[in-house]
Amino acid sequence: MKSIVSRCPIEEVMQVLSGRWPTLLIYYLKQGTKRFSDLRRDNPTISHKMLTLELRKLEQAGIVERTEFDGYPLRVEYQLTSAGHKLVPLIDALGDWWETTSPVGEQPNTLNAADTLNAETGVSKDGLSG
Amino acid sequence: MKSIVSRCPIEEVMQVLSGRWPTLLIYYLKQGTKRFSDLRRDNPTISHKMLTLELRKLEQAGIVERTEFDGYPLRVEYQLTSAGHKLVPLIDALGDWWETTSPVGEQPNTLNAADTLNAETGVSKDGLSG
DNA sequence: AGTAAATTACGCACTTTTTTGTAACCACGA
DNA sequence: TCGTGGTTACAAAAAAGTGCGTAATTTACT
Repeated sequence: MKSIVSRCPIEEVMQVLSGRWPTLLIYYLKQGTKRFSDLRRDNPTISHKMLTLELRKLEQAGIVERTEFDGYPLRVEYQLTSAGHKLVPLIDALGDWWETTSPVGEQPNTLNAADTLNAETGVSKDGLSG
Repeated sequence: MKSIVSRCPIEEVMQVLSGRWPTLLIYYLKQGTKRFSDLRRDNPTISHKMLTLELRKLEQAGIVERTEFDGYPLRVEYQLTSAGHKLVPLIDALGDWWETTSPVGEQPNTLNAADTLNAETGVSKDGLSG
């Protein structure tokens, strides 16, 4: 497992939160305690392996707590730590920024990706602005 | 170029901010206008390909503005948009959370190492120790 | 004076590295 | 045999690194 080496706190958080899953998992975990299989149901496209990997990472970052119960079949529960809970509003703020402030996030409907494709065909936007 | 398709604002921002470079570039750009070569100097380990790619992504996300000047050698300047500037405190908040709230971020490595040995709960620092 | 080289910000093709997916296996009791 | 949560080995895919080419002008050298 890769260790965090960077001295810059922003670089370090991003090392944990980067990628598709961390924020999604946090999102689902803020609803309460979840089991491994719950999280897979919440997000059907994550692979078995990825889920364990991401949960481990979140655990090591002190965002998620893992509780293992004796008995069979094996039962494991995941929940946000208090630090993890404090992280939630910060992530929400990013989502909010995207929706309300970012010019990309506000796009009303499906024409988001399509026109950027046209725009990159060679016509620079520099000439238009002014 | 991959388009953003997800409906979830958090997923979408993370698609833009994920990885090593986006937040770093934003960090340097908040200091003011930078040229391509400035950003390479600021961060010597990024390859020219990555830098262009990441700048494009930031541009498409409306975080960074690219200005091309005529003349030779070619001159291009990058700066944060107003939306980009509004993003800065949110990213800083994450870094702050890491330092002050996350149990991993506040590793007191400047103190005597003997103390931290006892304080170690379950979080492994493997790789960090010389 | 003539030619070569450097300059800046890339694009493109190719290679290497990293990440992720897939599938099989483990433990055990119902 | 199924189900749970997890590990491992191997394969596929994605991301990133490398090096070359490009533009028009200046500088460097002969």
